[in-house]
Amino acid sequence: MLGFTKNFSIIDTDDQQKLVKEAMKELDIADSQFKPKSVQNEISNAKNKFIDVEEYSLLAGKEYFLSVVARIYKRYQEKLIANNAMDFDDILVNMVKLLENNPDIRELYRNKFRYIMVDEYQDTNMPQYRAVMQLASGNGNICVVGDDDQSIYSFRGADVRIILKFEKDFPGANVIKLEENYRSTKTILDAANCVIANNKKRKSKNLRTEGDQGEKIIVMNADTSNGEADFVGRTIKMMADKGKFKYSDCAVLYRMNALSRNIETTLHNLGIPFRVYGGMRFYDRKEIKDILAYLRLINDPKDNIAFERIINVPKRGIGDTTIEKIRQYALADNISMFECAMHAVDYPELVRSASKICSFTDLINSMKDKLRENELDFAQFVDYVENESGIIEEITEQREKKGEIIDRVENLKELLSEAKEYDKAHRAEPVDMDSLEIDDGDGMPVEVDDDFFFDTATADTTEGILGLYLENASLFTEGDDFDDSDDYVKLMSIHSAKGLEFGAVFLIGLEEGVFPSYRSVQSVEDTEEERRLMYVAITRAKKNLFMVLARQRMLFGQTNCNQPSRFLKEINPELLYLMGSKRETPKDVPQGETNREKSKKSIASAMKSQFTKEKKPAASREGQLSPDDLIEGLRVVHPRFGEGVILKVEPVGGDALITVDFDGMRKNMLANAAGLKKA
DNA sequence: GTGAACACTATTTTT
DNA sequence: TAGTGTTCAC
Repeated sequence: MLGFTKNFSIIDTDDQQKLVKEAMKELDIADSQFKPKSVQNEISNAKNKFIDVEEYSLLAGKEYFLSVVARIYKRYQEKLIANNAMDFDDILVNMVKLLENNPDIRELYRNKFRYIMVDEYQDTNMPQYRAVMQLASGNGNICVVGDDDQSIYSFRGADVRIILKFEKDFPGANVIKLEENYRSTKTILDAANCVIANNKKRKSKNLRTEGDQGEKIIVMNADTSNGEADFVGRTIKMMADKGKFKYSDCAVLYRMNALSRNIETTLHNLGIPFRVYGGMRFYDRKEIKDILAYLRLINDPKDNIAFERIINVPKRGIGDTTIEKIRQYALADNISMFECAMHAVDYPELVRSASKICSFTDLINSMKDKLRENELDFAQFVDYVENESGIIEEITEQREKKGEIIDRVENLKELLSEAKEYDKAHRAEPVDMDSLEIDDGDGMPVEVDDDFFFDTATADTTEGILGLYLENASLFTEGDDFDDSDDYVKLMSIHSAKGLEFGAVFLIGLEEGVFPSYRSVQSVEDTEEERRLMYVAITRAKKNLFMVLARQRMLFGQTNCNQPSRFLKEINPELLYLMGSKRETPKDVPQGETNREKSKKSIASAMKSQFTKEKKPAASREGQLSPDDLIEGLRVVHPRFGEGVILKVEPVGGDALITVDFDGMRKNMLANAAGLKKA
């Protein structure tokens, strides 16, 4: 119906790009002129708008770029079919096609899912929307939850208008506004409201809470990105030591994954346990993808993508030219590359490397035999593949030779333990008759079992389990398994933090160009999306929020001095407690566009004037006063400012914010970092 | 076919 | 900066 067999594979963004590149090469299109990435983007956008190859080339007409993309799109799609593979967009689009074009299938699922609930509906894209419409328009038993202020996925096709027109799609829908918030303190909500109020395009709404006012939001203006990390690390440690928060209550959130590195190093040095979510995913790692490719090829010899990935991994002396020839022959004879490789001796141009090639196909075939013997459980089989393939050996050698820091063997072991669990969860008793029959009305009984819907499918052989595993492998993410039994700080992008909440949240990198990202400030729409992202970020915090920025930041190999994020200036200063170094006016600031933000001027200058000139705390901690010792009126000595009197003490996160008068000069500081001694 | 040395360049967010 | 692509000697 769609041109795929049941065991189609799902390719990830990496493989997708490889296919695009291949297609371009075959069509003799230089990738210097057309960047594979933008082509890939263009194709993805087209798919999300349900524009297929034919329609696309019609629409492209004579327009140069589009017509070239049209050719690549066509070839790319052919390659997908040849590989029996779908990309991420196809999974959704094809599902919709299936539902829209086949009344029997639609009925089947409508019967299956009588009541539909969609969460985060504001981040629905077109294919998802159409799928929902197909399933729900029968009986109208649908409930969606969403917040247009939290729409942050427009870059992948999410369309806020979908949630806004829900009432039109389902007339008579009952709309319930949920404006009372049970998560955050009043201060945090107020700050979030301040920010989001600056967006023009939104349904008006104001979060409120019956809860406490809570503590002020601490804004830390650090000198450098290292200072930023230092502040975050020390504050977390201090809060944990005081018992105010467990490590697992703390999260560090950032706009770009690249920002996590500094924090990781610092947390590591301070001995604070942490875990990074997102970024380079477990399943994106080379060694993991290699092993998965072995498994895929064993499972399905037609998987050319897997074949090409591993035919020379580890090195077998089979180079690009040989692979290219195999590809050509396979294409010409309409067989898979693996099949072609098996008969390498029959192809004149492959004879020379035939022995190498065949030792590879023999290896795969012997692995397949091993699998069929069914003597190993899934984990044992993966272990066998890891060793037999020679990948473990190669990695170990490389590690010794290059002195690599990351332990990639460790990752492979991790894969084993995952395989073990997968086996446990999906191994069936030999007989499994737990399926039900549904008559779809056309007299064709369709067999469906619950397992099919809920990933509880089971198999009684290791081969079967492998098949099940691979069906989902490209969709796995490690981020799902929040393990609250272990106590560690969580690091993740704001996008991944959506829907989660933490006692204490550190937002880092709050500078123009970082957040909002420099790519977004050109257009109003994008800037508003960044603002929604900030809104999401702020509202992740339950009790304490720390907003951190660095005057100087090393990013992408360059040191930049950026202005504080415009979003900071949008927050009522009364909600903030400012600390850190005063911003000097650097000569090398790229663009000062935000300086003259009209109405925000007073707030901005209020904020600036409160930045103190405090430097990093002195190393000596001897005789230092702890926050508990500090009381108003106490005379203290500061390492840099000398003698002063404490005017105000405000407990915050196990530490205390204090205001000290040094001979008429007032300074705000965090007690623990200030290094105060008794006068 | 391999690996080292060098040059180049693109830097958001994710299923 | 780091990851990728190119060139060259073996």
